[in-house]
Amino acid sequence: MSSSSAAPAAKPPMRDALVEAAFRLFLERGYEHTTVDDIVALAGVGRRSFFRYFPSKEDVVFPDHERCLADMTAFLAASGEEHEPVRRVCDAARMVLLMYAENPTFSVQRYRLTKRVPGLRAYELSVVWRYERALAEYLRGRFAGRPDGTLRADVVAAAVVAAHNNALRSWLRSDGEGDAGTAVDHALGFVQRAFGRPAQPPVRAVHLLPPADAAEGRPDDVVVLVSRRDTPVWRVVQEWEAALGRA
Amino acid sequence: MSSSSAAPAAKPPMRDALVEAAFRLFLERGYEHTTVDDIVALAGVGRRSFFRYFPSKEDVVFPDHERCLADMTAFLAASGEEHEPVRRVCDAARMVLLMYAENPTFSVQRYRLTKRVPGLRAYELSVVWRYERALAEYLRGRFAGRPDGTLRADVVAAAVVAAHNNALRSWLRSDGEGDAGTAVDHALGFVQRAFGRPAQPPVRAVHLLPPADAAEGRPDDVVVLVSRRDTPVWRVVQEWEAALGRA
DNA sequence: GCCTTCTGCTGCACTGAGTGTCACAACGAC
DNA sequence: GTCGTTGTGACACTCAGTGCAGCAGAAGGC
Repeated sequence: MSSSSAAPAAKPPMRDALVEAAFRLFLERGYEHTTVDDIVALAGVGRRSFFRYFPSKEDVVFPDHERCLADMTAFLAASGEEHEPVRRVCDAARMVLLMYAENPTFSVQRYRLTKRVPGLRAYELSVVWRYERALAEYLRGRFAGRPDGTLRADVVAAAVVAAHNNALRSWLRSDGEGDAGTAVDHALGFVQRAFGRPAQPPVRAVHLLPPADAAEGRPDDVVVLVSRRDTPVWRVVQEWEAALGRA
Repeated sequence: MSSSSAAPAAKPPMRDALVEAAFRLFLERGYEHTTVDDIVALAGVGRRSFFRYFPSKEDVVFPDHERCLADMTAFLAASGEEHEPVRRVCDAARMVLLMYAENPTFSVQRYRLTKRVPGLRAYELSVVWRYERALAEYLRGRFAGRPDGTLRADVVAAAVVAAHNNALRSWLRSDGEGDAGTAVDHALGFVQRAFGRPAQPPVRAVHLLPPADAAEGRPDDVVVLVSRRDTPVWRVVQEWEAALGRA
């Protein structure tokens, strides 16, 4: 499909042949009932060559994550101070989705495989963990100096990964139907709303009223306290107590 | 040390002997340079018995996680509707800390081991993942019906685990000095403030500003706090601090 | 043309984790 | 005593992963 002329990177076809042969056998007789010898026999190459391209049998299932992780790391490293940190890691997470969306049928097949085989699930966890660490390291740098900088960085990174995977998996479960991008945007928006409070927020939260209780009834139950921002806390408490009539 | 009389559960000492022998060798010559044959030779048992007690070589490094996971699952299963969900999973996460704190020196040794050996790191990830899934499954049940129920469940579970591990690891890095409980409470408090808004929150709105005339003044200077009358004072202070971005 | 060197591939032997199977000993029930 | 059960050990086997040596072919100097 792509242009075959003027390709700058002449990638070894053996690697692709191994992936091809491996997935054919995995889908046919299962991952655990396929040996590396079976794969290399089908691909017509030597057994030693397999481990030249893939450090382990699991790696052949995730042939493109190494590149994607490198891309994400480069993306984050190239970020400047002008980017809002949480938004930035959300954008970085979207790169993973793009990789999955590049080849939907392959991604769906791999998803079914990893769902069934415990060993592959474990391997996938270590892959996801490396993405999460990349996000967390970036955030740690951006949150350096804040009171709970590393804590916030780790939690936000974990939340972003969880949200991304939630949307990604539901897309994979639906066999790649529907728009994955929209689902991931929605999920990441959820995280951004939870954590994306800027350091010095120009505009704050939206006002919510108790929906049910207030409707049916007694406005006396609601207290509204207006104060200047720089009011000390003890004054706020004092005013609060006074408003309740507790003096 | 413990009472030897009237012990209801007569646990096989062989399991403990294997853990003992394994860690002695792991610390002496490293995890990867210790074979299962070495372990069983030191413990004076047959090789086959090792795999009777531990499904894999990695399992001997985490001998008590299976029990802890079962305890956590039971704890969550026994939870009623009266418990606030996010608080409940935070309490569940604290059970893991308790297990680590039961035997600090062992936990610190294991931490150093898992930090160095990639294979053990990967295995630990799969253990942590099972905890996270237990929390997420519970939250999915509690959030069922909410618009983004499963998304919120997954994200909160990931955030709780990340916060817990952040505090736990910094405690382990300090060789088990200091109070781990306080650190974990602080970390989990961070997550609870981010997500713990209950379904019928005692404090509804936090911080807002006049929408129209915001342009001319400095809206940030004014804080409006709306709350139910019966809200405890400490919650008000908490929300006040949070609204000011002091977390 | 020939000869080097380097690179990528193959075959082979080896280690070590994990499994299936059978045999054997200790134990309690009857 | 004989049964069945349970825990244990010994052996053989599969298969992932590694180290090493050899070999073909391409690139380059002469």
